[in-house]
Parts: sequence; structure tokens; C-alpha cells
Amino acid sequence: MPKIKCCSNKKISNELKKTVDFLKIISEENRMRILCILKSGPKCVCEIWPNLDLSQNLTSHHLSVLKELGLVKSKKQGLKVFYELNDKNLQKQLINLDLFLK
Amino acid sequence: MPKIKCCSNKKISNELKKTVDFLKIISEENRMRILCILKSGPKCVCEIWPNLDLSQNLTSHHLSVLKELGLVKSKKQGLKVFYELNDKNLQKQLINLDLFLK
DNA sequence: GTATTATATCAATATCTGTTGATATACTTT
DNA sequence: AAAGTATATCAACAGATATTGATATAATAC
Repeated sequence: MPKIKCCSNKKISNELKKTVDFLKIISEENRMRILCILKSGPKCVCEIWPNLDLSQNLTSHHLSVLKELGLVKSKKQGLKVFYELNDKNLQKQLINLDLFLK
Repeated sequence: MPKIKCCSNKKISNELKKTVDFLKIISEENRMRILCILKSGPKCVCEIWPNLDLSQNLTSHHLSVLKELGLVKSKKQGLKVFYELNDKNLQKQLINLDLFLK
């Protein structure tokens, strides 16, 4: 039986799991839209959710999911909370994905 | 209110949905593993499932999901069914993903 | 023909994840 | 202090998706 790296090697297997976690987060239409919206720069929640045809609280929830995985960062400014891409991490995850599939 | 392409433009919005469909399929640990295994060339199901610690029928099911989206192709050879990457399509989908996030 | 092997299918279940509505927090304005 | 605005949180529900066990199909070997 030949050894297959992504199945037998623990380090690679762990990397694969992390990549899958990343994919699970971005494989949702509204979250992908949020990431696209944020490509043009930081936005507060009130600028994001009307574009998505989503409720405010659901948008907030998706943002928190993205933040938990480090794909976006946020900073409070008065009443508003501005979200922006954590582009370094996002690009890193895309590169890891490529390593598995290219 | 500024227009945001991935939300307002129908064509781009459709592309985004297709990309999300692709992501949903590959955001599963075992399916990602299958794709990795197939990078080293065509394999029959009986060579794949023992590597995955999955049952035969579940492996078969995941393969059918991958095939349905055109990420793998299969050909029967006697009793065995050999699966191989549909690499052209896989790479195309990765490029589309990059278009949205890079 | 029967037995055996490889693969696929199906219904039932379990698990996960998005959504909703209500409410809480936190800041600003008056 | 009270009212209003922006955001977050929570429990409950709904829908989707992975898993399981049993069984079906299809090709080969005897």
C-alpha cells in the first residue's frame, strides 16, 4: 500500500484540516460577498448589510465568523464598528489551498 | 449607496454562486483528501477508500459528489472503476476563486 | 450456472449550520 | 438622564449534509 502524504503524514494532514476550516467559512454566499465588499476598503456594518439583503443581526453574525478565523479585523469608531480584510491571512490561506490542489 | 459588483451585477453574482458551489464541495476533509490522492494519477475506488479510513460506500458517495461537479472523471475497467482528476476544470475553479479574493 | 469481488444506491438517522426574532450592550445626542 | 442609533448575542427552529447499514448492480472466476 503506497503512502499518501495528505493521509499518512500528520503535519500535512493538519494543514489540510486547517485549509478545510478556511473553505468551510468562505463556502457561504453571503460571507463571500462580505469579503468582496471589503476588497474596496474598510466598511462599517451599516454599509455592508443593506448590500446583502440580509438582516443586521445575521450580517453581524457572519462578520463574527469571518473574524474568528482571522479573515477580517474590526475596530470600533464611535457607534460604528469598521471591518476590513485581513488580507495577509486571506492570501496565505489561498496559497495553502493551492499547495493542495495545484 | 455605492454599487458593489458582486452584489448588484447579475453576471458576477452568478459567477460568485458557482464559485461557492465549488467551495461547498471541496470544503470537506475526505473530499479534499480524495482530490489530493488523485493528484498522483488515476486510482480505483479500492485503492482510495482504505487510505481514507472511510467505508467503501461513503467513499463512493463522495466520489459521486466530486464527479457531479466535474472535478473528477471515471472510467470502468472490468470490475474496477478508475477515478482521475478533471484537472482542467479544477484549475479553472481555482482561478475563478482567485478572481474574487485576490 | 453459482460464488466472489468491486462499486453504487437507498432510506433512515445524526450532525452541523444558516436563519429568525427578541433582546442586550454600548455609544451618542438632546 | 432619556431617547435614539449601531452592533452583538442568544435560544429556537429549519434546512442541508455526512454517515450508517442494508441492499442492489455488474463484472469476473470457478
